[in-house]
Amino acid sequence: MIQRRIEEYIECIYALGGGDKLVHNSDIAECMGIAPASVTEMLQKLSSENYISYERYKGAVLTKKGLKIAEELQHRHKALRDFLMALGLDGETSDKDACTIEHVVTSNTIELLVRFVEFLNRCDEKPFWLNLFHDY
Amino acid sequence: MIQRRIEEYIECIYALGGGDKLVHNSDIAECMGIAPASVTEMLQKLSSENYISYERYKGAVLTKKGLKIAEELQHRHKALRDFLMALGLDGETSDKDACTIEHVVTSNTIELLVRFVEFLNRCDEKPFWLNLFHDY
DNA sequence: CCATATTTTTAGGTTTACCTAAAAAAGGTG
DNA sequence: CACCTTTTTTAGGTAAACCTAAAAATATGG
Repeated sequence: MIQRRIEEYIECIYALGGGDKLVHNSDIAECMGIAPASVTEMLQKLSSENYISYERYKGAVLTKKGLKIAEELQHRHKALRDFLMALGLDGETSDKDACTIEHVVTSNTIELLVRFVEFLNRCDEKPFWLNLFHDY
Repeated sequence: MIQRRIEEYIECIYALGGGDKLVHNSDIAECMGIAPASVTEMLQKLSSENYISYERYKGAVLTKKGLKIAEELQHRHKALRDFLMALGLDGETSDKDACTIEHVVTSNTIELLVRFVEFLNRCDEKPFWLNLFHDY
């Protein structure tokens, strides 16, 4: 089972462009709000588990394995965010909650929410019952 | 900020009846799948932070403070579970995901989902569009 | 009510993920 | 290119939450 913290590093590296170029330790450290020394240590771990390819003093790029996870997480994030926003939650909270939920929820639920949002988008112009709910 | 692990202990104690009677360490240990020695240690912590009242060699009962948290968690759990089930997820997965999400989501989102389920229940007998979705 | 069985606690140890401070490498400029 | 600055790494340390094994307290049955 893949750990939450590892997922968060992968996500952060991806967000900084690590899908196709070197990301510096200092940027990861700043992005995650931790000390650079801690990043070095974790990157060594991520590297040993083949999520990134890591060159000392240079930085990190996601491997195919890491990239796949990053994309899955992004998929989850977007699904959750779109869903919460469709229900009427503000963007900021939707984003924040998507960030935490994405690491703990089963794929079943994610796909259900994806289907739900998709379904909403296929409905007639403005799904009237959703308006009913928003006004409720 | 209250830690996730503490919430899980509170939840477990509550589930074992710790709202109004002593719960034994061994039961908590079994329920959480960890060693009794670890439970002792954590109960001392929970006690020092006033979530439980704890008597050595006897067991733990939730304090008012602990009970309030337990009830809030149960509210969250039920909200999430009802919501996922309303969307058509099976009971087991709904329960499992509710268990993880309840610790990480904002109150905003919880209340939104509560309102959504409430809204569904107020709709005409069978919210047709939900059936549409289920068949989608 | 005492001996045995069970439960709980203590002591000491591990892992994970963080920290600071200092050393080493890399990069930038006169 | 040599000096100075910045970045990265290493070394050593901490806190949280777990573990096992052994000691201490409690509970139970003859």
